[in-house]
Amino acid sequence: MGEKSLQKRKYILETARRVFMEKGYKRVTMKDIVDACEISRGGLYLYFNSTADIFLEVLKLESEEADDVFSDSISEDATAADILTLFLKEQKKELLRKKDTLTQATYEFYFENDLPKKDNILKKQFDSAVKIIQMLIENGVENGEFCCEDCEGTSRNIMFVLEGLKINAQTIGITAEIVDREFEYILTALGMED
Amino acid sequence: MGEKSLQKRKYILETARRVFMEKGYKRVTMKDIVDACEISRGGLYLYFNSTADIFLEVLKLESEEADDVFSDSISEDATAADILTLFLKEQKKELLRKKDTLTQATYEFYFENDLPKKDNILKKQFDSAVKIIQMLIENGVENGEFCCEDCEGTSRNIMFVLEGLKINAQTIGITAEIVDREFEYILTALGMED
Amino acid sequence: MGEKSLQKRKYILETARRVFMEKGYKRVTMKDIVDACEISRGGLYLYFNSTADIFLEVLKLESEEADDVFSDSISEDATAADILTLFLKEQKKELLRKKDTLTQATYEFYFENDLPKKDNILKKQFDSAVKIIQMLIENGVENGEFCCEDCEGTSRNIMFVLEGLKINAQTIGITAEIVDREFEYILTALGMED
Amino acid sequence: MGEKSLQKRKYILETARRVFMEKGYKRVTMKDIVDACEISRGGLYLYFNSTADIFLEVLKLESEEADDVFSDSISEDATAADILTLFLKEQKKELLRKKDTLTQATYEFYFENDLPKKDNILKKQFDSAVKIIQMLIENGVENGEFCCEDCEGTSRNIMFVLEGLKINAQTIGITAEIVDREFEYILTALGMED
DNA sequence: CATGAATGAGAGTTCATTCAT
DNA sequence: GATGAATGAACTCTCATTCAT
Repeated sequence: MGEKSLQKRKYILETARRVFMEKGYKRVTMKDIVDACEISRGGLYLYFNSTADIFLEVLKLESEEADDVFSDSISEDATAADILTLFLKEQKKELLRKKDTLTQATYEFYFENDLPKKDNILKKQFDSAVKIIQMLIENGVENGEFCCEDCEGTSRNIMFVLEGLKINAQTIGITAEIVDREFEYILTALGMED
Repeated sequence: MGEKSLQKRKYILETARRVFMEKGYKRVTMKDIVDACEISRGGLYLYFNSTADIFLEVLKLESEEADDVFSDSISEDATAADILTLFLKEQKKELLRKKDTLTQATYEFYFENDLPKKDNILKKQFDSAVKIIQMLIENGVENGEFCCEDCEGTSRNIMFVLEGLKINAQTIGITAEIVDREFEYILTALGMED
Repeated sequence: MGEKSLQKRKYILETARRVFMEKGYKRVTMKDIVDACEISRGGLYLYFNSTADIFLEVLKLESEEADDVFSDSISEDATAADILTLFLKEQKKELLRKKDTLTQATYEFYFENDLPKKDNILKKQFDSAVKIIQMLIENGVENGEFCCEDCEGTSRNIMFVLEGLKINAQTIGITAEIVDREFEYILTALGMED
Repeated sequence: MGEKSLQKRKYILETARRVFMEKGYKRVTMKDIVDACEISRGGLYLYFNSTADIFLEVLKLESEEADDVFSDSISEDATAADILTLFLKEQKKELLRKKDTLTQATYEFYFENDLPKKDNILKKQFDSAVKIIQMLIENGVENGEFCCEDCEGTSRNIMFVLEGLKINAQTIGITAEIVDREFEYILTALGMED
């Protein structure tokens, strides 16, 4: 595949990404993507064979970018509390966006495709996030910023709460107040008061 | 609608419920339900107009039963700790079942049907569960069973963790160990050690 | 399937039969049959799932009718020579029709569907025809109508020649003269002169 | 067309020939040939406009080679019986190969393309084969090897039997025994016993 | 009330063919 | 000459929905 093809491939993935954000995963058809990309029916099949195929690639791109974002925020010389606060702020933004998020599409995708146990991007992201938060907390404890007896447990707890907020955001809906309240509870447990 | 019709209606809902448990929400077609019920295509339309229609009714039945179950466990004269433990045990069972649950179908349904804000069964269930747990914890605190500074916050935290576990169970998969670990973390925070 | 459905099924098969005679097997699409039957796309699928499905049924009907024809000509009290002559006359008619025959479609069908060894209608027809001709010849020999040393061999030879004529009729084309010449050769070998 | 082009053209035809042997005629697409030749889509169109175009050329090459083979076997100084036996042996090999033969593809091609009456390669091959066999038999009769009253009729009969065997090989399937039996019948009629 | 045959819109997919490079 | 990306027509198949009986 030449240079040009690679660009088109990327263009399709980016366009498809927007479609998935709008409509979720299951409701998206090859035709939807064809229309959004303004290419021909057959043209799309030169690059991808199914919506599953496309979505998986979108997810890969997404997770690469996610990694970048993470490392960005960490590279700065900030206190653990700063970083955690920043992280939660980002999460809040994401949570309140609801649409314009791949969250719903991702869930639908994993519902449908009975877990590719190995190579499960979602799981990797979850586990890696737990570890990063754990490190962060441990760091904060050493610096006397946080007080916490079970850092690993706490970081897992935080991640599950985030997951809970995420799914509720997509189903019953959440407000900024709800998010704030949960985050405050977490920070309070860490001995932070704002 | 006559007595007979009501029975048929109920029969359809019960059968459809099983279909939704097996296949989720989106993959289920009117034909699937017709086949499972062994009735005629047209017959089904006499009672329901769409799978959305049917699923909503299934959900209503479900929530009624859920209330019953709750009141059952509470009616017994047990300590708060007992009841909470029992409740978590039930939740664990449900979490590990994965299939044979309406969880996935419910999520899919709410993804699709842009939140009927009012009359949102899922929200009611969540809020009511938070309240019950809160009462339970407050009770336990009074009895000296638990120690907890922010009972409402804690009960919300518990429910969000449960939601997080639920969605993870359906997407990346969870094990009994993972559930146990989270529940222990929660109980430890309440001052319970096992 | 009700009485009416059975009639429609038969109607489809008869119509499809004409389509296969016109276009062969491979060139026929479900749409062709839908159009010829003047029914809806989905309607056809209520009865048959593929052109292969339909063609197989057409073939079954055909072979049943073929059996009938055979028994008809035999039931009359005619000499072996009469019957053989009649049989060859029928074959000639069939051979010269070219179109308006399922021959080509049948060949194409068997090319495509790597022989259902068991239940192979074509094979059964061939073998049964060999036997009938053999009986006929043996009968003729007893009556002094024919002279033949290897009745089985001769009847097989006749059938293979017929097959050869059939395929040539569909590929390079044959004329009445060619058929006559072959049939005369066969009859001469049997000691018949006309 | 330059020297180089001619070579490429030949390369394509040889490669396509293998494809047709594997898949028959109708199932072969331009893409199949492009892939097998490992050339570009557009490249193929510089030489041929359709699979029909290509197959016709393959057939021409084939028939030229066929002539060569024939003359080879005749050039040797062997008795008529030897040559006939050799010829039948070759035919048997060909018949039992089934796949790895252009037979099926050729039939399919002639089914589809309503006989180019003039310039019909298949017909020429058939007629020429009849003549050669006739010469052979006449030769054998003169030498006292064969006894035969109607040499032309017999040779035609042989060719039609061969055609019959060929089409049966491709449809209902044949075995070595069946071929042997037919050939013995033919040879016995010629007064040869083995 | 109940049936199930029938409809037609629409999704997925493949391929011959073209054309800018 | 040669490439291969792009097009769009055509085919298969599925379903929600209707309607005569």
